[in-house]
Amino acid sequence: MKIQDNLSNLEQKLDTTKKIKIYLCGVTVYDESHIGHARTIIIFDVLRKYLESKEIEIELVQNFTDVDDKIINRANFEDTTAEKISTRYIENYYRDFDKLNVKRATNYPKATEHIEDIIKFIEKLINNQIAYPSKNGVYFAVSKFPEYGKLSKKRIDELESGARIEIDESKKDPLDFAVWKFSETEPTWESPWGKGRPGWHIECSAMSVKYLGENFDIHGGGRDLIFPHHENEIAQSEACSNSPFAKVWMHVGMVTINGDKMSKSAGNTKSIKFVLEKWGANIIRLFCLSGHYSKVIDYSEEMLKENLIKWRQVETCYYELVHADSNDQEEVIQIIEKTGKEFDNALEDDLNTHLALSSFFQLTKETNKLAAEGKLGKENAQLIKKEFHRMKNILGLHIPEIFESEKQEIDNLISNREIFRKEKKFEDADKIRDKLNEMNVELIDHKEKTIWMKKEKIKAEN
RNA sequence: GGUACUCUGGCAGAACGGUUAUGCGUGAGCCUGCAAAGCUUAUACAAGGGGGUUCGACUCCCUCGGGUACCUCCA
Repeated sequence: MKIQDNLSNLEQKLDTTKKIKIYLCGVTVYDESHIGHARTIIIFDVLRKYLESKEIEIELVQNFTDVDDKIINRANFEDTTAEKISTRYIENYYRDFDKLNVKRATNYPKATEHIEDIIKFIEKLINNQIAYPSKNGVYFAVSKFPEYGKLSKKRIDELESGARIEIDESKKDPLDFAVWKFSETEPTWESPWGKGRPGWHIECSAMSVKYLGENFDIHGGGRDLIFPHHENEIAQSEACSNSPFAKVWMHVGMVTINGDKMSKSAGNTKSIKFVLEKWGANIIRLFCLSGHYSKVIDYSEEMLKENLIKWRQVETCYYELVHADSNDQEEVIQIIEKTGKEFDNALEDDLNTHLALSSFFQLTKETNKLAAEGKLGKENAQLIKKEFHRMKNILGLHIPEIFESEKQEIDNLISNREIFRKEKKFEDADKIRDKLNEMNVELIDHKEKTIWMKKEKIKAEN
């Protein structure tokens, strides 16, 4: 599998002969997660599910930043503690992402639970004479790390000439950034240099090395983290270990909304909670996978609606497969192999999810076509189903289970309707259809039989 | 201002130095008691502008222009 590495700007082959270790920068837990967070995490979820489907072992570590000025501000605003804020939003994170059908990471380390590791990390940096204590905290000396700027392709001299960098007299150089901030107000921890809390970037350096070692396979996050967050992580980690940090840097593009940036200040964020209620997990996932991960995607009602239509086709396909019972008349192996291979090739090539989706839709279309012609037999359906499920699971799509009791009721109603139809009592027949619709069950009348599908309930259709 | 990414048909969005992407939409039709869903078929002869390399460029190079992100917290 090839992944475009943003550090070298080259495609790098993943070594899939051994376990793949991934560190993903997660969220700062001070508010609801939004659709932008969802995209990044869903992309890595698909990467992971694909590799795991090939029986490659994955270790995915994703942090929660639970100490940060924004959390503290929020706590002050609500007159509560930072811990309560972060606990609340971590719970909400799990609530949202479980619903989005994201497989839980191997580990979700929190900054506040790794203060010891962070302090040890800073001690090393000081020993290596690349960090220094000062009046307001401990700072990383950017000038001592000559490769600073290699990820974001920035030049130190250009950054220094930039007027927007805050002047802090206690820094030796305006570019230096805090690895430890002195503070008397909670949350604080004791350190050899004074009471305070860790700087933003240091937790990821300390926790990634703890769980994944000094160099691991993939480091990921949103595009907006390239600078300064990931640039600073590289500086800290490599200055500490004197060896290369992550092998591949993978960044997920932003989600805009009707062409504009999604941001708290503009008040145009769409929380996952909101979008889940309106559209459901499958449509969000299809939407997030609809473009290449490195590019911007634009959130709009039209795009979500388009993905809803696609999702209905997938559901139809699934139920056609479930209900298939005619005789096998067609050779289906070829189409299964073709779409399956194209699907894999697309993902192998820098996780081209849009192209993979094309293959998946092609399989569903071929299946629906056979069904429409009454040529979908039981055995073929079994063969297709296997591939259908494989793709569906890698994409993380989910079709709700039908309970046996429910199934019986539906079948009974349908046979009653059939009787009415045969007797040309169409009003009675339509009443049954309406009743089934209320149960979110949609009927599909084929030439010889009626099949049904249970639709996912979403607000957008009301 | 700097850096990175990007600019493909009404919309979304790939691949590829020369061949139909695909999907949505739209038109027509099939199926149906009617719908819905599904299917069939038609439709877009597209590549931001201008140069260049080439037998040939959407694909490579240059340049101009638009967009997005980052340069301050951000997935």
